[in-house]
Amino acid sequence: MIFTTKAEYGVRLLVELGRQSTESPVSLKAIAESEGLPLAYLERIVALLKRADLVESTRGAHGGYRLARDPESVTMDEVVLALEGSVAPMSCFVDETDDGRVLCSHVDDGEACATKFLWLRVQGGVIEALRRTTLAELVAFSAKQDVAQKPVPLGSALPLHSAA
Amino acid sequence: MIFTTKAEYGVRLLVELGRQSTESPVSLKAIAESEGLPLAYLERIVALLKRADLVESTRGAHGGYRLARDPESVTMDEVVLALEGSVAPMSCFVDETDDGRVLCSHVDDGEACATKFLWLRVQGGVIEALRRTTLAELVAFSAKQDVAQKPVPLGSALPLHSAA
DNA sequence: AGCTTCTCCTACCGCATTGGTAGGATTAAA
DNA sequence: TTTAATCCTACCAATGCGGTAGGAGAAGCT
Repeated sequence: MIFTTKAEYGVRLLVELGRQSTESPVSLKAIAESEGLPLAYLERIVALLKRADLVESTRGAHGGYRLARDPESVTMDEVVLALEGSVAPMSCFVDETDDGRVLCSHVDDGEACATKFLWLRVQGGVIEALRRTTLAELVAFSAKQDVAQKPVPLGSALPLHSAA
Repeated sequence: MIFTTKAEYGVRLLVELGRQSTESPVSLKAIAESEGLPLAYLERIVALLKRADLVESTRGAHGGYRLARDPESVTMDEVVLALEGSVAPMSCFVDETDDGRVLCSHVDDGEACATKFLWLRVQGGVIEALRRTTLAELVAFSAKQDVAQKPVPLGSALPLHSAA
Protein backbone atom coordinates (compact mmCIF):
# COMPACT_ATOMS: atom_id res chain seq x y z
CA MET A 1 0.00 0.00 0.00
CA ILE A 2 1.44 3.35 -0.99
CA PHE A 3 -0.63 5.56 1.29
CA THR A 4 -2.54 5.02 4.48
CA THR A 5 -5.99 6.20 5.39
CA LYS A 6 -4.47 9.40 6.70
CA ALA A 7 -4.03 10.50 3.09
CA GLU A 8 -7.45 9.20 2.09
CA TYR A 9 -9.31 10.87 4.93
CA GLY A 10 -7.25 14.03 4.81
CA VAL A 11 -7.89 14.58 1.13
CA ARG A 12 -11.59 13.80 1.56
CA LEU A 13 -11.66 16.36 4.33
CA LEU A 14 -10.04 19.03 2.20
CA VAL A 15 -12.38 18.31 -0.70
CA GLU A 16 -15.32 18.61 1.63
CA LEU A 17 -14.03 21.94 2.89
CA GLY A 18 -13.49 23.03 -0.69
CA ARG A 19 -17.10 22.33 -1.55
CA GLN A 20 -18.25 24.75 1.13
CA SER A 21 -17.58 27.97 -0.68
CA THR A 22 -18.82 29.92 2.31
CA GLU A 23 -16.29 31.40 4.63
CA SER A 24 -17.98 30.16 7.77
CA PRO A 25 -16.09 27.30 9.35
CA VAL A 26 -17.32 23.71 9.13
CA SER A 27 -17.18 21.49 12.18
CA LEU A 28 -15.38 18.20 12.07
CA LYS A 29 -18.44 16.49 13.39
CA ALA A 30 -20.43 17.51 10.33
CA ILE A 31 -17.71 16.24 8.02
CA ALA A 32 -17.30 13.02 9.95
CA GLU A 33 -20.99 12.32 9.68
CA SER A 34 -21.32 13.21 6.03
CA GLU A 35 -18.29 11.10 5.09
CA GLY A 36 -18.91 8.33 7.59
CA LEU A 37 -15.54 8.69 9.25
CA PRO A 38 -14.62 8.38 12.94
CA LEU A 39 -14.53 11.83 14.49
CA ALA A 40 -11.74 11.23 16.97
CA TYR A 41 -9.50 9.93 14.24
CA LEU A 42 -10.32 12.87 11.98
CA GLU A 43 -9.26 15.22 14.74
CA ARG A 44 -5.75 13.84 14.64
CA ILE A 45 -5.65 14.00 10.88
CA VAL A 46 -6.82 17.58 10.62
CA ALA A 47 -4.12 18.53 13.08
CA LEU A 48 -1.56 17.54 10.44
CA LEU A 49 -3.26 19.76 7.90
CA LYS A 50 -3.33 22.64 10.29
CA ARG A 51 0.35 22.27 11.14
CA ALA A 52 1.06 22.59 7.41
CA ASP A 53 -1.09 25.72 7.18
CA LEU A 54 -3.51 24.08 4.80
CA VAL A 55 -6.52 24.72 7.02
CA GLU A 56 -7.45 27.33 9.59
CA SER A 57 -9.51 26.73 12.67
CA THR A 58 -11.75 28.69 14.98
CA ARG A 59 -12.42 27.25 18.38
CA GLY A 60 -15.50 27.27 20.49
CA ALA A 61 -19.14 26.89 19.62
CA HIS A 62 -19.95 27.30 15.92
CA GLY A 63 -16.27 26.88 15.29
CA GLY A 64 -14.66 24.56 12.83
CA TYR A 65 -12.24 24.50 9.95
CA ARG A 66 -11.89 26.24 6.62
CA LEU A 67 -9.32 26.22 3.87
CA ALA A 68 -6.38 28.50 4.51
CA ARG A 69 -5.55 28.98 0.84
CA ASP A 70 -7.06 29.15 -2.59
CA PRO A 71 -7.88 25.59 -3.74
CA GLU A 72 -6.26 26.37 -7.09
CA SER A 73 -2.91 26.84 -5.39
CA VAL A 74 -3.06 23.74 -3.23
CA THR A 75 -1.31 20.83 -4.93
CA MET A 76 -1.63 17.28 -3.72
CA ASP A 77 2.06 16.75 -3.18
CA GLU A 78 2.10 19.18 -0.28
CA VAL A 79 -1.13 17.73 1.03
CA VAL A 80 0.12 14.17 1.02
CA LEU A 81 3.48 15.23 2.37
CA ALA A 82 1.75 16.93 5.28
CA LEU A 83 -0.42 13.92 5.95
CA GLU A 84 1.99 11.04 5.44
CA GLY A 85 5.21 12.74 6.47
CA SER A 86 7.07 11.67 3.36
CA VAL A 87 6.64 10.03 0.00
CA ALA A 88 9.26 7.35 0.40
CA PRO A 89 9.34 4.31 -1.87
CA MET A 90 11.65 2.39 0.45
CA SER A 91 12.71 2.39 4.05
CA CYS A 92 16.19 3.62 3.17
CA PHE A 93 14.60 6.88 2.03
CA VAL A 94 14.37 8.18 5.55
CA ASP A 95 16.69 11.17 5.60
CA GLU A 96 14.31 13.62 4.12
CA THR A 97 15.51 16.91 2.77
CA ASP A 98 13.48 20.08 3.12
CA ASP A 99 11.59 19.46 -0.08
CA GLY A 100 10.15 16.02 0.46
CA ARG A 101 12.54 14.62 -2.12
CA VAL A 102 14.65 12.33 -0.07
CA LEU A 103 17.92 10.61 -0.60
CA CYS A 104 18.90 7.02 -0.06
CA SER A 105 20.86 6.58 3.10
CA HIS A 106 23.46 4.20 1.68
CA VAL A 107 24.64 6.53 -1.05
CA ASP A 108 28.28 5.74 -0.49
CA ASP A 109 27.99 1.99 -0.24
CA GLY A 110 30.47 -0.18 -1.99
CA GLU A 111 27.53 -1.69 -3.77
CA ALA A 112 26.27 0.62 -6.44
CA CYS A 113 22.66 0.55 -5.31
CA ALA A 114 20.91 0.15 -8.63
CA THR A 115 17.68 -0.06 -6.71
CA LYS A 116 18.06 3.49 -5.50
CA PHE A 117 18.10 4.54 -9.12
CA LEU A 118 14.81 2.72 -9.62
CA TRP A 119 13.10 3.97 -6.48
CA LEU A 120 14.06 7.53 -7.29
CA ARG A 121 12.29 7.16 -10.59
CA VAL A 122 9.23 5.80 -8.88
CA GLN A 123 9.27 8.56 -6.34
CA GLY A 124 9.53 11.09 -9.12
CA GLY A 125 6.51 9.56 -10.81
CA VAL A 126 4.46 9.74 -7.66
CA ILE A 127 5.41 13.28 -6.80
CA GLU A 128 4.80 14.46 -10.33
CA ALA A 129 1.35 12.89 -10.38
CA LEU A 130 0.54 14.51 -7.06
CA ARG A 131 1.97 17.88 -8.04
CA ARG A 132 -0.14 18.26 -11.15
CA THR A 133 -3.35 17.65 -9.23
CA THR A 134 -4.83 20.62 -7.41
CA LEU A 135 -7.46 20.64 -4.72
CA ALA A 136 -9.65 22.75 -6.98
CA GLU A 137 -9.57 19.99 -9.57
CA LEU A 138 -10.72 17.41 -7.06
CA VAL A 139 -13.48 19.67 -5.79
CA ALA A 140 -14.69 20.24 -9.33
CA PHE A 141 -14.58 16.52 -10.02
CA SER A 142 -16.54 15.79 -6.90
CA ALA A 143 -19.19 18.36 -7.73
CA LYS A 144 -19.54 17.08 -11.28
CA GLN A 145 -20.12 13.53 -10.09
CA ASP A 146 -22.67 14.78 -7.64
CA VAL A 147 -24.79 16.39 -10.32
CA ALA A 148 -24.44 13.42 -12.62
CA GLN A 149 -25.43 10.85 -10.06
CA LYS A 150 -28.10 12.41 -7.90
CA PRO A 151 -29.61 15.69 -8.99
CA VAL A 152 -30.17 17.59 -5.81
CA PRO A 153 -32.69 20.39 -5.29
CA LEU A 154 -30.50 23.46 -5.42
CA GLY A 155 -30.82 26.41 -3.13
CA SER A 156 -31.82 24.24 -0.21
CA ALA A 157 -30.63 25.01 3.28
CA LEU A 158 -28.91 21.76 3.98
CA PRO A 159 -26.33 21.74 6.72
CA LEU A 160 -23.68 20.28 4.46
CA HIS A 161 -22.67 20.10 0.78
CA SER A 162 -25.76 21.16 -1.12
CA ALA A 163 -24.05 20.33 -4.42
CA ALA A 164 -23.67 24.04 -5.02
CA MET B 1 6.43 3.34 2.48
CA ILE B 2 5.48 2.37 -1.02
CA PHE B 3 7.33 -0.92 -1.25
CA THR B 4 8.63 -3.42 1.24
CA THR B 5 11.98 -5.12 1.34
CA LYS B 6 10.55 -7.86 -0.84
CA ALA B 7 10.82 -5.48 -3.78
CA GLU B 8 14.22 -4.21 -2.69
CA TYR B 9 15.74 -7.63 -2.20
CA GLY B 10 14.03 -9.13 -5.21
CA VAL B 11 15.31 -6.46 -7.56
CA ARG B 12 18.79 -6.70 -6.09
CA LEU B 13 18.65 -10.42 -6.67
CA LEU B 14 17.65 -10.02 -10.30
CA VAL B 15 20.35 -7.42 -10.88
CA GLU B 16 22.90 -9.75 -9.40
CA LEU B 17 21.73 -12.54 -11.67
CA GLY B 18 21.88 -10.18 -14.59
CA ARG B 19 25.51 -9.37 -13.87
CA GLN B 20 26.41 -13.02 -14.21
CA SER B 21 26.31 -13.28 -17.96
CA THR B 22 27.26 -16.95 -17.75
CA GLU B 23 24.52 -19.49 -18.16
CA SER B 24 25.57 -21.52 -15.11
CA PRO B 25 23.20 -21.03 -12.22
CA VAL B 26 24.09 -18.94 -9.19
CA SER B 27 23.29 -20.17 -5.73
CA LEU B 28 21.21 -18.10 -3.36
CA LYS B 29 23.86 -18.52 -0.74
CA ALA B 30 26.39 -16.70 -2.88
CA ILE B 31 23.98 -13.87 -3.55
CA ALA B 32 22.97 -13.64 0.07
CA GLU B 33 26.58 -13.32 1.14
CA SER B 34 27.57 -10.84 -1.52
CA GLU B 35 24.55 -8.64 -0.81
CA GLY B 36 24.50 -9.19 2.91
CA LEU B 37 20.95 -10.50 2.98
CA PRO B 38 19.43 -13.30 5.07
CA LEU B 39 19.43 -16.49 3.05
CA ALA B 40 16.22 -17.98 4.41
CA TYR B 41 14.33 -14.82 3.65
CA LEU B 42 15.76 -14.64 0.13
CA GLU B 43 14.48 -18.15 -0.49
CA ARG B 44 10.93 -17.00 0.01
CA ILE B 45 11.46 -13.98 -2.16
CA VAL B 46 12.98 -15.85 -5.06
CA ALA B 47 10.01 -18.20 -4.97
CA LEU B 48 7.85 -15.24 -6.00
CA LEU B 49 10.13 -14.52 -8.92
CA LYS B 50 10.06 -18.13 -9.99
CA ARG B 51 6.29 -18.31 -9.83
CA ALA B 52 6.23 -15.36 -12.23
CA ASP B 53 8.66 -17.12 -14.59
CA LEU B 54 11.27 -14.44 -14.13
CA VAL B 55 13.95 -16.86 -12.95
CA GLU B 56 14.66 -20.52 -13.53
CA SER B 57 16.13 -22.89 -11.01
CA THR B 58 18.14 -26.09 -10.99
CA ARG B 59 18.10 -28.12 -7.84
CA GLY B 60 20.80 -30.15 -6.19
CA ALA B 61 24.48 -29.48 -5.75
CA HIS B 62 25.90 -26.74 -7.95
CA GLY B 63 22.35 -25.71 -8.60
CA GLY B 64 20.96 -22.24 -8.30
CA TYR B 65 19.05 -19.62 -10.22
CA ARG B 66 19.42 -17.87 -13.54
CA LEU B 67 17.33 -15.36 -15.43
CA ALA B 68 14.56 -16.91 -17.45
CA ARG B 69 14.37 -14.08 -19.98
CA ASP B 70 16.45 -11.49 -21.73
CA PRO B 71 17.09 -8.63 -19.29
CA GLU B 72 16.12 -6.17 -22.01
CA SER B 73 12.60 -7.54 -22.03
CA VAL B 74 12.11 -7.58 -18.28
CA THR B 75 10.39 -4.42 -17.09
CA MET B 76 10.19 -3.44 -13.48
CA ASP B 77 6.43 -3.27 -13.36
CA GLU B 78 6.13 -7.02 -13.79
CA VAL B 79 8.95 -7.55 -11.33
CA VAL B 80 7.41 -5.44 -8.62
CA LEU B 81 3.99 -6.87 -9.32
CA ALA B 82 5.36 -10.37 -8.86
CA LEU B 83 7.10 -9.41 -5.65
CA GLU B 84 4.56 -7.19 -3.97
CA GLY B 85 1.39 -8.69 -5.33
CA SER B 86 -0.02 -5.37 -6.45
CA VAL B 87 0.81 -1.71 -6.87
CA ALA B 88 -2.07 -0.29 -4.92
CA PRO B 89 -2.06 3.29 -3.67
CA MET B 90 -4.88 2.67 -1.22
CA SER B 91 -6.52 -0.18 0.57
CA CYS B 92 -9.69 0.15 -1.49
CA PHE B 93 -7.64 -0.90 -4.54
CA VAL B 94 -7.84 -4.53 -3.63
CA ASP B 95 -9.86 -6.07 -6.43
CA GLU B 96 -7.06 -6.45 -8.87
CA THR B 97 -7.73 -7.12 -12.48
CA ASP B 98 -5.48 -9.35 -14.53
CA ASP B 99 -3.19 -6.52 -15.50
CA GLY B 100 -2.19 -5.14 -12.15
CA ARG B 101 -4.25 -2.07 -12.81
CA VAL B 102 -6.84 -2.30 -10.13
CA LEU B 103 -10.12 -0.61 -9.58
CA CYS B 104 -11.48 1.08 -6.53
CA SER B 105 -13.98 -1.08 -4.75
CA HIS B 106 -16.50 1.67 -4.08
CA VAL B 107 -16.97 2.65 -7.68
CA ASP B 108 -20.70 2.97 -7.35
CA ASP B 109 -20.82 4.85 -4.11
CA GLY B 110 -23.20 7.69 -3.71
CA GLU B 111 -20.17 9.77 -2.85
CA ALA B 112 -18.23 10.57 -5.98
CA CYS B 113 -14.89 9.42 -4.64
CA ALA B 114 -12.67 12.24 -5.82
CA THR B 115 -9.81 10.51 -4.07
CA LYS B 116 -10.08 7.54 -6.39
CA PHE B 117 -9.42 9.93 -9.24
CA LEU B 118 -6.27 11.07 -7.47
CA TRP B 119 -5.01 7.63 -6.53
CA LEU B 120 -5.49 6.37 -10.05
CA ARG B 121 -3.24 9.14 -11.24
CA VAL B 122 -0.64 8.22 -8.67
CA GLN B 123 -0.85 4.57 -9.57
CA GLY B 124 -0.41 5.47 -13.21
CA GLY B 125 2.68 7.46 -12.37
CA VAL B 126 4.20 4.57 -10.45
CA ILE B 127 3.43 1.95 -13.05
CA GLU B 128 4.73 4.15 -15.83
CA ALA B 129 7.98 4.76 -14.00
CA LEU B 130 8.36 1.05 -13.39
CA ARG B 131 7.42 0.08 -16.91
CA ARG B 132 10.04 2.24 -18.56
CA THR B 133 12.84 0.74 -16.48
CA THR B 134 14.25 -2.54 -17.70
CA LEU B 135 16.39 -5.00 -15.81
CA ALA B 136 19.11 -4.51 -18.41
CA GLU B 137 19.20 -0.83 -17.56
CA LEU B 138 19.69 -1.55 -13.89
CA VAL B 139 22.38 -4.10 -14.60
CA ALA B 140 24.21 -1.59 -16.78
CA PHE B 141 23.85 1.06 -14.11
CA SER B 142 25.22 -1.27 -11.50
CA ALA B 143 28.18 -2.27 -13.64
CA LYS B 144 28.97 1.35 -14.47
CA GLN B 145 29.05 2.29 -10.80
CA ASP B 146 31.27 -0.68 -10.11
CA VAL B 147 33.88 0.43 -12.60
CA ALA B 148 33.71 4.01 -11.45
CA GLN B 149 34.18 3.15 -7.81
CA LYS B 150 36.61 0.27 -7.79
CA PRO B 151 38.28 -0.81 -11.05
CA VAL B 152 38.25 -4.58 -11.14
CA PRO B 153 40.61 -6.98 -12.93
CA LEU B 154 38.45 -8.42 -15.68
CA GLY B 155 38.53 -12.00 -16.90
CA SER B 156 39.12 -13.53 -13.53
CA ALA B 157 37.56 -16.87 -12.62
CA LEU B 158 36.01 -16.02 -9.32
CA PRO B 159 32.88 -17.90 -8.28
CA LEU B 160 30.83 -14.75 -7.94
CA HIS B 161 30.90 -11.20 -9.27
CA SER B 162 34.60 -10.50 -9.40
CA ALA B 163 34.32 -7.15 -7.69
CA ALA B 164 34.99 -8.93 -4.44
C1' DA C 1 -22.35 32.51 35.36
C1' DG C 2 -23.07 28.37 33.33
C1' DC C 3 -23.99 25.37 29.71
C1' DT C 4 -22.96 23.80 25.27
C1' DT C 5 -20.27 23.18 21.31
C1' DC C 6 -16.36 23.12 19.39
C1' DT C 7 -10.96 22.52 18.89
C1' DC C 8 -7.00 20.46 20.88
C1' DC C 9 -3.93 17.06 23.23
C1' DT C 10 -2.12 12.65 24.94
C1' DA C 11 -2.27 8.16 26.22
C1' DC C 12 -3.83 3.67 25.19
C1' DC C 13 -5.09 -0.75 22.49
C1' DG C 14 -6.23 -4.59 19.19
C1' DC C 15 -4.79 -6.17 15.05
C1' DA C 16 -2.42 -7.16 10.65
C1' DT C 17 1.67 -7.11 8.30
C1' DT C 18 6.54 -7.25 7.87
C1' DG C 19 10.95 -9.11 8.30
C1' DG C 20 13.17 -12.89 9.82
C1' DT C 21 14.05 -17.77 11.84
C1' DA C 22 13.74 -22.91 12.23
C1' DG C 23 13.52 -27.20 10.60
C1' DG C 24 13.02 -30.17 7.59
C1' DA C 25 11.98 -32.64 2.85
C1' DT C 26 13.54 -33.22 -1.93
C1' DT C 27 16.88 -33.20 -5.72
C1' DA C 28 21.20 -33.97 -7.89
C1' DA C 29 26.24 -33.68 -8.38
C1' DA C 30 30.68 -35.70 -6.65
C1' DT D 1 26.33 -41.69 0.35
C1' DT D 2 27.70 -37.48 1.50
C1' DT D 3 27.05 -32.79 0.33
C1' DA D 4 25.13 -28.72 -1.59
C1' DA D 5 21.55 -26.82 -3.19
C1' DT D 6 16.26 -25.78 -3.94
C1' DC D 7 11.81 -26.10 -1.83
C1' DC D 8 8.14 -25.85 1.73
C1' DT D 9 5.67 -24.69 5.97
C1' DA D 10 5.16 -23.22 10.41
C1' DC D 11 6.48 -19.98 13.74
C1' DC D 12 7.74 -15.51 15.99
C1' DA D 13 8.94 -10.67 17.55
C1' DA D 14 8.40 -6.03 16.41
C1' DT D 15 6.26 -2.37 14.20
C1' DG D 16 2.75 0.55 12.54
C1' DC D 17 -1.97 1.38 11.55
C1' DG D 18 -6.64 2.44 12.54
C1' DG D 19 -9.33 3.55 16.16
C1' DT D 20 -10.89 4.75 21.15
C1' DA D 21 -11.01 7.26 25.62
C1' DG D 22 -10.84 10.96 28.35
C1' DG D 23 -10.14 14.86 29.08
C1' DA D 24 -8.57 20.32 29.01
C1' DG D 25 -9.08 24.97 26.81
C1' DA D 26 -11.95 28.41 23.95
C1' DA D 27 -15.95 30.78 22.47
C1' DG D 28 -20.86 31.46 21.68
C1' DC D 29 -25.71 31.38 23.92
C1' DT D 30 -29.08 31.87 27.37
